Amino acid sequence: METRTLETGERILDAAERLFMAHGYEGTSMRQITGEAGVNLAAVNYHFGSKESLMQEVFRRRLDWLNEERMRVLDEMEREANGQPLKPSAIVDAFFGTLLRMAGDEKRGGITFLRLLGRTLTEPSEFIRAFLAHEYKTVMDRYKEALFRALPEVPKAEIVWRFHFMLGATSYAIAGTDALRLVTDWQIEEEDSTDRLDRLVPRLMSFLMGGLRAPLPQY
Amino acid sequence: METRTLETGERILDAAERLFMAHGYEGTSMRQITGEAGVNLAAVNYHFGSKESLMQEVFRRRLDWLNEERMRVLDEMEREANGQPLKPSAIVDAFFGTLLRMAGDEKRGGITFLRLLGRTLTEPSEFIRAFLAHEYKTVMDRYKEALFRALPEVPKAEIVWRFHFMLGATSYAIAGTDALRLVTDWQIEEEDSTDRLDRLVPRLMSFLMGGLRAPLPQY
DNA sequence: CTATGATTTAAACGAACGTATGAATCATAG
DNA sequence: CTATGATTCATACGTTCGTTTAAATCATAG
Repeated sequence: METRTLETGERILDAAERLFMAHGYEGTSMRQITGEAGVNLAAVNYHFGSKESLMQEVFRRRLDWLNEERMRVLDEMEREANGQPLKPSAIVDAFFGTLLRMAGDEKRGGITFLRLLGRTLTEPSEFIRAFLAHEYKTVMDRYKEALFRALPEVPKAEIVWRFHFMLGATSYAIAGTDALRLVTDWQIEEEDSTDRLDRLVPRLMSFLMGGLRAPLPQY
Repeated sequence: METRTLETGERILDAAERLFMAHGYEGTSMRQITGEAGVNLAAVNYHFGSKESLMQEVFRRRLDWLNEERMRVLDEMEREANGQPLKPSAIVDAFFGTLLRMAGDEKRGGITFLRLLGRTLTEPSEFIRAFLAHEYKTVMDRYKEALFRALPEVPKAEIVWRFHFMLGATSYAIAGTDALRLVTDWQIEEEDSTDRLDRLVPRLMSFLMGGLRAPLPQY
């Protein structure tokens, strides 16, 4: 008898996370998932009810922690600021930096979940978008408010747009670590993959802050 | 007998473009496509051979023009510059601005194709990525070289990363015009949809240039 | 007109899909 | 030990998938 260190449910979630990341939701079958997890085909429906519920649980397992952490960091920063507006760079780091630093934390899903998240934000499935919207709403509103206060001279609509652009740049930074290598055909010879991740955070952060602080467009 | 203004092949391409945009490649069936196009189920395999070939043709129809236009604009700018390096903003506008201005050109696919492209760049399907890589390689190399020359003081690796970030921001700007509205839950009350598109180009361009010119990160 | 090749059509193919079922097996409490 | 509920198992259900086939229809040249 083999030593089964992980519960069936966890094994399924891990396999589903990796396969959804690699092939998308529609492109991944229940038989692939249960095959990779080493469990019976019926196990998904027994433990999660359906494929849709499984997908939601894959996200909830990671997003609950991430968004609580984002809230916790923002709470602490605002407490220390004593009512003063926060620095924009601190807000951006709390939101995007917290996300990116998940990539180094293997027990929180690591790079696999981040890639899944990055590509899911542009995916079409209605129920996934609705689920993410609900899951994200509270934390998103808090961060938008913080940015409004931190940048009082910038029109709110402009801030929302730039927040959106930042999401896109970050999503690509994660999801495209290998996806867009084909398209861009770059070689970054001098760095191994762990090095690349460590340097990605400051690199991306510089870019995001540059974009956020850019002169307003004149129409 | 009805007046059929469009050929069968064109009708299929139009339907496939819209449906792939709305539901993704795996999420769209041949029966949906032929149903919306008002043609027989077998027509796709007769005219295009397979679903994969159809997808490639959907992209080729638009990308051929786009990338030729990008080349043409860059050629003309370099001719006028007489060997001098180009302005980074001119290069960025030639690459991303040309793309965005497709959105207003309905006979080039308009906003539908741009959304499809934006979401496909983060999609997983192996054959699509390989196809896009081949389709994009030449124009990508030309623009990278132009940026290297325009920004001689910036390390090439940094330029490539920032080009990548710019792609992500642009992709989200397009694909997420309604996709991420759920997540961000914004209201931009003062603008209708045509207005929004007109203002998107300068808005995004400001953001991209701010990110591209941002101070280099110190490690 | 007739002949010929291109196109469209209805129907079917085998394969893969998500899900459901009932029996077998397991863990645990009494 | 036995009893009970949780879990795993092999198997099958009904649908839908992309693709193929052969006959029907169309367009056009001689």
